Order: sequence, then structure tokens, then C-alpha cells
Amino acid sequence: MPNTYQKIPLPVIKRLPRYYRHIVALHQNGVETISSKMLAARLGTTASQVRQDFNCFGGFGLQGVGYNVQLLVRELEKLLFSGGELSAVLIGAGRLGRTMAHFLDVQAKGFKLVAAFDHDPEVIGRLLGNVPVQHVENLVEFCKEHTPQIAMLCIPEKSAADLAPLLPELGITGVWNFSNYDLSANLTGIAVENVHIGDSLQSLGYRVHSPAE
Amino acid sequence: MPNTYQKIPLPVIKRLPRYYRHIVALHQNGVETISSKMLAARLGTTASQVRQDFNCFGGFGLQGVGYNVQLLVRELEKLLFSGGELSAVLIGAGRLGRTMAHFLDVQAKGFKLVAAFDHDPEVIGRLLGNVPVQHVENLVEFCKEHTPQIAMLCIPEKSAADLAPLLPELGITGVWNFSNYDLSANLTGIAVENVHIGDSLQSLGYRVHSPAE
DNA sequence: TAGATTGTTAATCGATTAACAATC
DNA sequence: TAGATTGTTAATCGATTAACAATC
Repeated sequence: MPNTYQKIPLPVIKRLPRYYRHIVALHQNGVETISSKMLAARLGTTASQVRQDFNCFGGFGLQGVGYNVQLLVRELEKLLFSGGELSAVLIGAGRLGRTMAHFLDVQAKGFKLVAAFDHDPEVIGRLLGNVPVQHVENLVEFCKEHTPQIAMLCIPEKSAADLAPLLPELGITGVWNFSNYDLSANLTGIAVENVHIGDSLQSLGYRVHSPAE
Repeated sequence: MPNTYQKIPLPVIKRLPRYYRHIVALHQNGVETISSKMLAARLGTTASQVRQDFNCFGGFGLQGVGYNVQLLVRELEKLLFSGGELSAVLIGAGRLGRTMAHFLDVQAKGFKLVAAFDHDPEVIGRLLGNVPVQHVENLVEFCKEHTPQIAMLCIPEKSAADLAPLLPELGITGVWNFSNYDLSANLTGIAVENVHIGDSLQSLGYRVHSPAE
């Protein structure tokens, strides 16, 4: 089916988790049907955007009626979680890395921590969940054997820059990047999600300081 | 000077920390001058964008020559850090909260952790840096007395929803929000920076799963 | 002076919002 | 049938990119 495919804009994809959270909440409150207008009001957006977004995936709604909440839950779960559990390796088991690995493993749905790596003897051997931190020199062999899909990068910029070119060879298909190194530009065929908490905080500082608006 | 003011677009503000990082690196490498073209290449963006962005703050460059790196460092530091150190309180001293408070206090420039609050007896009394976790019932009084500027929200969605309307009264001018509750819509006059790590991970999952692109 | 590169205006692109015919 | 609300096309808005005159 060539040319049938329609690219989903990234902004839409990034809104999916938020839709999902709100729809699940509605479902738990026993709401059975919701209009784009009411959903938009909850989310602080416009009814147009809700309809446009849902229609990227092919109209879940019923004209004159609205959206069936249960169906919406199912469709969003299909979008977000079908395809099975994703296995993740942590690279950099410092404080931030350990916290994020715990988050992924325990609080997030659809992900599993399968290994953790560091070069600091202080943290090697330490347990994250039931995964022990290994020396990073084992990383290549581990990936060859277990083919994890996700790499969590919680290492300094310099180390990330060194590691980046290796990622495709390791078979990694998604990177959750907490390092300052900007991966997006340098990788193709690998999904990258950058979480630059330092930048985030700095930009907040600017806005608090600046007289503007 | 009415109407002279020109609003800086949020996307530009969010790029400032990244410019700053790269410019500092150049400065440390002894680079004295850089053109928008070369800087853009480093950043993976366009020369046009670099020039447009810098010109929001009034041309730091010299036609025919480029940008003086040292001057750029100074100007960006003026933008990002002038106005003095910002004091921050942590609300929610769980694992994520403690990690982020540590980051803000120790790794980030221009911020200082001055208090931490929770309601869990398990963590109350515990030290973060040299700040002990207090019971959250002390929050209002603490803010009245010490007027911290930043609140770090590391609490569940429900608690954040309850807390949100209080923030203006507390004199908070910036929120670094790690809760799922979407503050942006509900606050005016307070800068909000949302870090939705759960959403971030979920959207990565979608992109890894989806056949697209 | 000639070459380079900025500051700034104009053109393009994409995302958001509005409008409305289709239809439950 | 009338009212409501979607799916979808059109209009608007803002951000990014391109172009070029100003000027070092």
C-alpha cells in the first residue's frame, strides 16, 4: 500500500500520553461518552485540536454523539502499548540514572529494565530492582546477546558523544536521553527523546528573572 | 517606554541554555570568534535561526566578522543568570524529588534549595544537602517568612491539583513541575516549566513501536 | 576595495484554529 | 425531523528558513 501512509506529526504523538491519562480518568469515573468540546476544556485546548489529533489515527468518534470513552481507552492503549514490552538498558547508574531506571521499571507501563552499566566501582554491583550494575565494558556483548530496544543515557555529554555512534550497531531503536549531548541530529532510524533537565531549569530561571510578560 | 517592548518567543528562550553550553565550550577551547554558520553547524540548526535568535536580544554580532565568543558568553550569562540566585523549595521529597532537588542545589547554577516538604514520616527529618525535610503543614508559614521564588512539584497529580491554587498566595513566581497535573493552563503570572517524564517515555515507546517514518 | 557575515525583511512551512457539510 | 457533534476542508497564526542590503 504505497503512498497510503500518512505521517503523524510529532506534536500529535507527544500529546497522546496526555489524552490517555485524561481518558483513563474519565473511564474510572464512569463517564461513557465525551465530546471533543468537553475533553478540550479539561485539557485546556480546543475542540478542533482534539478532533484533528484523533483523526490522524482515523476517527474514533460518532457524529452527533461524541467519543465513546471505553473505545478511546482501547484505541489509545493500542497506539501506545501494543507491540509488547520494551526492554531497556541504563547507561550511567549515577543518582539521576538510578532514579530514572526505577521510574521506568516500576512506574511506567510497557517497559522493563534489563541491565545497567557504569564504570564507577562505587556503583558496580549495586542492585536496581533485581538488575545489578555491570561494568560498561560488558555493554556490547550484553546487547549482542539480549538485543534490548531502549537505551537510557544518563552520562555526561562527553561520554554520550563517544557512545552515540555505537548505538545503531547495538541494535538500539530508541534512546531516552538525559545527557546534554544532543543526539537528535546525529542518529537516523533511531527514535530519540531528549530530557534536558538542566536546560529546562535554566529556561525557567530566565522566565522568572525576565521582566517580560 | 510603552510599546517598545518586544516579546521573546518561548522557543527562543528554550534554546538559550543550549546556545550557552556550546558557546562556553567554544570559549574554553580558546575560540575567539564564531560565525552564525559555524555555530549553526555545531547545533544542527540553520545560520538564519542563530541570527534571528540572537537578534531578539539586540545584535551581539559584528557584520563581516561574526560573533565574539567572550562577549556572547557574557551576554548569555546576563540573560540567564543576572537577577541573582533563585531560592527553591521542594514539595514532595520522594525518590524523584530528592534527585531533582539535589540536581538543582548541586549541579545547577543560580539556584539554591532552601527547604523541602513531604507528609510521609519516613522521609521527614531526612537531610537533602543541609536542608531537612519538613512536614508539608509548615509550607505556608515557611513561604511567608522566607519568600522562596521557585517551587519544585514532585507530588502526585491529585496533590498538585490541590496545591496549585495556593501557589500565587505563597508568592511563588516559578514552578518546576514534575507532576502529571498540567499547571500551565491554570496559573497566570507564574512561570511554569513542565517536565512530564512519564509522557516523555510513553511517546518514545510509541515511536519505537510505530512502523512510521 | 573585495570578501565575509551580520541584521532584518520577505517567503515558506507547518501547526493550530475556525468553519461547515456530513451524519448520527 | 431537529439538535448535536463529528470528520474534514479552509483560514489563520507563528515559527523557521531564505534572501539581501548594510557594513565591517
